[in-house]
Amino acid sequence: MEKEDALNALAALGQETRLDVFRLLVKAGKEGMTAGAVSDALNVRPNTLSTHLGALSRCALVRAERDGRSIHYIADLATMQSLVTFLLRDCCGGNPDLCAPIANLFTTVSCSDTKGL
Amino acid sequence: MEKEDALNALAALGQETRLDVFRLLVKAGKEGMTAGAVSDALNVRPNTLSTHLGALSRCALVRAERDGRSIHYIADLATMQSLVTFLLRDCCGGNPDLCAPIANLFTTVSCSDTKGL
DNA sequence: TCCATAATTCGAGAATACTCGAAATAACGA
DNA sequence: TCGTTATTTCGAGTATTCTCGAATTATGGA
Repeated sequence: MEKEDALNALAALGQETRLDVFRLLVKAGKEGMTAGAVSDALNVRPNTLSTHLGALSRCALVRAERDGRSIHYIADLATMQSLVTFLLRDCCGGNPDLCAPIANLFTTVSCSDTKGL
Repeated sequence: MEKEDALNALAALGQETRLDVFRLLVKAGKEGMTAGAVSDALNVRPNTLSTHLGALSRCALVRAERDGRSIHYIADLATMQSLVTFLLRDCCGGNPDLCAPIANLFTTVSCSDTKGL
């Protein structure tokens, strides 16, 4: 992940409604939730939520899948993991090899093997 | 870490200058850098930088240590790690035990054992 | 004490972001 | 085709954030 992508992702998550949306979708798992369901759950107006979902989509923290009239939004933990790796890059005295593999465990060992995200 | 703390930290890092500052301090290691050195390195005016350093300090991503006339700023990776843990909480279908211990490895195993952060 | 250096605080202007109501688009079923 | 539901786009108003010059505080040395 490049700096600009990380910056966009961090800015996206640094806003209360969007952080709530992302965490809700993380909990919802691979099925995700429709925009309407998120709107109801968080009590955010549909048009406002749509703006936020657009922001999360643009930086790939979330992806959209249309299903009939509804659109399911699903958290993309691979992006989350890239972000984490980026943030901890050079955290061990400029030797990223020490931290990066551990960051990979988030998805490769734990999450994807248990619930498939 | 609580949601509000995570939100503040994410908002702090979601701004280019502050992200640059934080990453620079991560690379600088436990010695940190003086405000002036950061100002020179990133080409940001001292008063503007001071505002950003204040923002990073307020959410504990950075801590300050005065040394004579200078003030050293040091990245606090423990906060970073708490943030990561918070973001990935419930990423394994509501079973945080699967992910949280792995998040802990960032500091307990890798970083603190090698350079003491 | 007086001066120089290091950093912060203050106040204001410009730019950006958030939210909303209204209108538009997309998909389904009768 | 028409109506209904789900979601997005548009435009504007309000609020927040960023940056800056100027002034202020803090420290150390002559």
